[in-house]
Formats: sequence, structure tokens, C-alpha cells
Amino acid sequence: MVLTEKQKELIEQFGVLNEKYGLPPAECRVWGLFLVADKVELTFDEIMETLHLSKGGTSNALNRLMMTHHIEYITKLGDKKRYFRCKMNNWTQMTKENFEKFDDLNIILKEILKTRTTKTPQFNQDLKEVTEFLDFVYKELMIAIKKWENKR
Amino acid sequence: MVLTEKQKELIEQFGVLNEKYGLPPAECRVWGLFLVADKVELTFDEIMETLHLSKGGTSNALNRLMMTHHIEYITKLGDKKRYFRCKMNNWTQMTKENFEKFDDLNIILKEILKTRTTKTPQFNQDLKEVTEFLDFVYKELMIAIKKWENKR
DNA sequence: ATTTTAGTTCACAATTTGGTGAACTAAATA
DNA sequence: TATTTAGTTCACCAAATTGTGAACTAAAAT
Repeated sequence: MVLTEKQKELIEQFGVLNEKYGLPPAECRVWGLFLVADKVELTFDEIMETLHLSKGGTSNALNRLMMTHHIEYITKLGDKKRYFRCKMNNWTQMTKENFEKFDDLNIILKEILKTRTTKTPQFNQDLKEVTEFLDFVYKELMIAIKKWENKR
Repeated sequence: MVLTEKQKELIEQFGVLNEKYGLPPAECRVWGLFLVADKVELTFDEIMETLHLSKGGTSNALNRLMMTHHIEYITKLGDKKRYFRCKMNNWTQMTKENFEKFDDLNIILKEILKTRTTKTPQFNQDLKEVTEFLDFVYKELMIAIKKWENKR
């Protein structure tokens, strides 16, 4: 598969952004390839050759993307190959999970608040407001997502 | 400064969570120390000794936390030392910035959508809905944050 | 039964990163 | 002026992360 310069550029941009979130470069590029490619279904070898990745690297990236539900594969009768494709219905779920990490932070902050000295009332009050803020934003977010899901 | 076992444990928990977001361990621990400590103002040496960090490591962590506005320092007349402390009013701003990264992703997705082949209408429609979803959630979030700010 | 296909696994190499501690700077103190 | 204090900077080491490619497996084709 031959990519245009624009497609390559978009893959790299998408990659750099996701690397900030801790994804390995190869995985980002594979995910990006699914988003920019002119085909929806890609085979192992196509991905490997298009991105100049090794077999191991390709295998690893695809399996990680499958574990995180960003891609899946289908098979075809009388064909041993797998046809990988991007799961587009996963984004609301992914967004939710992202916000749940925020909630995990809040759990720790509340725990910290419980065990803090009483000698720093202003700080404790500030911290309490942070936890209330995070509670509030989290709830509003879940409402927003539900609203969206009901619109569909 | 002597920490209780519980305080140490909370620092580590807070650390592990933030390391997932790409912060270096030392930086996480310093930030965590501010949250659990029995004092609000901490000096360079206190932080260094309490966390068993090197000078360079302490300096680096403090400067990074200042650059990201998580902490600040005050000075005292006739005292050369800096007194560092956690900025608690930064959390709404921090939350906003966190979600702006989500918006950055959306910008790239929209760019991808613009340059995609017309031969994959279903995929393009799905991708369009993702960008609309991200737009929607982002807007709702900003509304929620504004709502909170007005309540104060 | 042998070969080909489609991937997986793993030892290794190449980066990258995180932290150390000694040397440094610049201001304050003696 | 010399010394101490409060930190910064940087060369270097250690650990962790990524990706490579060769050896492997298991199913399908010849």
C-alpha cells in the first residue's frame, strides 16, 4: 500500500499525540494507519510493509491494539489471513475510561484528606474543594455521555 | 520531617497513578509529599531528605512542578531559602488543560476526515460521529466547569 | 508428507529516561 | 575578602522501554 505524503504526515501527528499518553510509537503508527488508509480492512503484511515494521513489532502492536479494543479482525472463508480493522464504536467507551482515571485520582485525594493533620485547615478546605470539583465534573461528564448515547 | 507509614503509602499510590500519565517517579513523590505533609510550606532540603532524593533530582522535580503550575514558592524577609507549597487553585485549570489535549486529538481526527478517500462512506461517517461526540463532550465539559466556577 | 502461509515468541540491541552527585553559580554572611 | 548557603547544571550510570529478526508453531496447500 502506498501512502501520500499527507497521509504519512497525519500518521506521525496522530502518533506524536498518542505517544504523549504513553503508547509506543509503532502502536501509534499502526492505529494511525487504520485512520488514514484508503481501505478499511488491512492485512498483517500490508501493515508491516507499509510502515516498514518488523514482524515482531507488527504482531505486538496489533495485539496491543486488540487488547485495548481499538481494532479487531475478521476472517474470510477459505482464507487464512486475518483482516484487521479499526473499531469506531469504541470511542465513547474509551472516553469514559479516560475519565474514570480522573476518578481514581479523586479516590486517592479523598483518602489523603481523611488522614491529614487538622493543623492546616485552609489547605484541607482547599483540598476538599478539589475533590468536590472533581466529583462534580465527573458526574456532569457521565450525564453528558448518557445524553449523547440517548440522542443516537 | 518524618512521615507515617500511611503517608508514605499515600505518596506511593499517588505516584503510581501519576506515573501512568507520564510523570517521572521523583516528581510524583514530591507532589504527593505536598499533599500528605503535616506542613504546607516545605524547603528544598526538607523535601530532599524526606524523600531521599539527590540535589539534582530534587531541583529538577521542583522546577518541573513549578512549570506546570502545581507548586509555587514564597520567600521570607531575611531568609535566602525558598518555601515551596502546593497551588490548590490550579485544579480547575489543570482539568481544563487535560481535556484540551482531548480536543487536540479531535483536531487531528477532523484533519484526517477531510483528506480521506470517498470510497469508504461508512467508515467516514463513523469517524465523523466520533469527532462530533468529542466536540459535544468537550463543550459540555467547559459548560460544567463554568457552572462550577460561578457557584463559587 | 512436504512446503507454504500467517503469524507468535523471544533473546538481543538500541534508545530513551530518570536519577545521582560532583562541580558550579550567585547571593548572603562572617 | 573568605566562607557558607541555596540551589542549578551537567556528565555519567542504571534501568526500563521499544523494536528487530531469527527461530518457532500451527494450520493450510501442494
